[in-house]
Amino acid sequence: MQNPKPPSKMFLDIVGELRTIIREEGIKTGGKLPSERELVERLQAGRSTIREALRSLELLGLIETRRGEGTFLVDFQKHQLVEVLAAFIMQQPKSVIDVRETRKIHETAAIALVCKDSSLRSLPVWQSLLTKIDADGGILREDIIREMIVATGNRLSLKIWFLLKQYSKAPYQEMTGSDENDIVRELLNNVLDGDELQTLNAYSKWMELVDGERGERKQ
Amino acid sequence: MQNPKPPSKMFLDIVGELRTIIREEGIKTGGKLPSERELVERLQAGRSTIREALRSLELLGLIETRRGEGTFLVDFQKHQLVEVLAAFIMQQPKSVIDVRETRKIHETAAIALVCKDSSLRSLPVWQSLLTKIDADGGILREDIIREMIVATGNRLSLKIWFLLKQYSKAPYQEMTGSDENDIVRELLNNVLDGDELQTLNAYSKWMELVDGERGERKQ
DNA sequence: TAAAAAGAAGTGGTCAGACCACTCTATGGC
DNA sequence: GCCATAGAGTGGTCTGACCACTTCTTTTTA
Repeated sequence: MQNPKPPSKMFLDIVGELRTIIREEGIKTGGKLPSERELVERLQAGRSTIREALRSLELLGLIETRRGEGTFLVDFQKHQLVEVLAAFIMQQPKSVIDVRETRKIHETAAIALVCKDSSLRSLPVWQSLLTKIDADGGILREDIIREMIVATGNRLSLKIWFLLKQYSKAPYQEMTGSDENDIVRELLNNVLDGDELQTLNAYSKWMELVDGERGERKQ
Repeated sequence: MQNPKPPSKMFLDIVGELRTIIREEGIKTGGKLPSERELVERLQAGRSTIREALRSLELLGLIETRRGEGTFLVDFQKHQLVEVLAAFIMQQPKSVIDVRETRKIHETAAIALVCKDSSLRSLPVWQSLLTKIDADGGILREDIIREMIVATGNRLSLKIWFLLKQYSKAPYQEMTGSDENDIVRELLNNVLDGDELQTLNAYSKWMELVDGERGERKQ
């Protein structure tokens, strides 16, 4: 007598049925889903219920809706899932530190991978960055790191890093100073040499400098 | 006169406003959100719109609704949402690799940090895990890694890892086999010794074994 | 008096219908 | 042929209604 009638969330069922429809009709990325009104008939549910399911999938970034046109299956890369999560997580006080640390996790992993892979570290972009520093007297901090992660080809990591960067206090949008340029040059040269240890070393020094400027003295 | 109202997506605004409410009213984990009808008045929107936003957050696992009671803020840990999500995402081929690689980034970083920090690697939990393997003849794969990330204290990384884990094909919910146990023991012993290099080595071997079982031969 | 039953209020779950705003297409006039 | 317009189709939003469930209060009953 517990609950033979568990009030199963109908909108969750709809989500499942939508998946079935997508599979059975072979709807590809960018393809069009049935209209809301058609789904109402096919799934025998009210339009609001259908919409609740669709809106959920939209927030997850799995579908995209365009007024006047329809609802479309979207590329997985764009999912703003992490965005929403980040926004909520950001409300916890302690998490500012976590964000910075997690950001560094992705940065470190990218740097290490680039150093390890000879085809990656021989990319012309590193030399270009060095030239740019000399020419402009500095460089945007995020440009360096971004190129590293882009080079790894891991778009999910890039996406996560991009989000974390926005929540970081570190002034990533600023130009590097003159002291900083020395470290950055060292870092890039180490990449060209394929010296993983020294590169990560330079990265650590760099981050200490950047974080230190802000007077952040946590742990 | 360009676009006084270009972007629709009011339900996304609602999501944002809900976040504000949660922050300003200091609603904690497990706490109750305003009722749907109250939100209708406060946010000046229709109930269906409010519900679309709430349903989205529910699918994300950020809130929980109980009929007759209300809507509650949920703990980050307990989201069962992702099964649906995974089913969708798994239909996209290339991203599977990114998900796995990104998951490993977080795992590697956690392992390295634990090895580096003497107060972390001397935690009693590692010995407990070893004992458990001998007693039960194996251990859940995810238990090992989770303990590692938990130990680092980075809850954001933990959260991301948790999500990625569920996207992964790797059978993390399974018990380790007997061959595997040797590697895991080696890994944990290396942690106790504080040998970062050897620990990461053991981790690599472990992952090769796990991925290999599944016949995944990508890149 | 205390326990049980009935009721009231509040909440989420669902549905139907009505508009609106937008996009696309076909129709018609020039 | 070209372009403007009307229509159909689609998502976006609101309103009101009803149901199912939980909780608390009130009333009835033993």
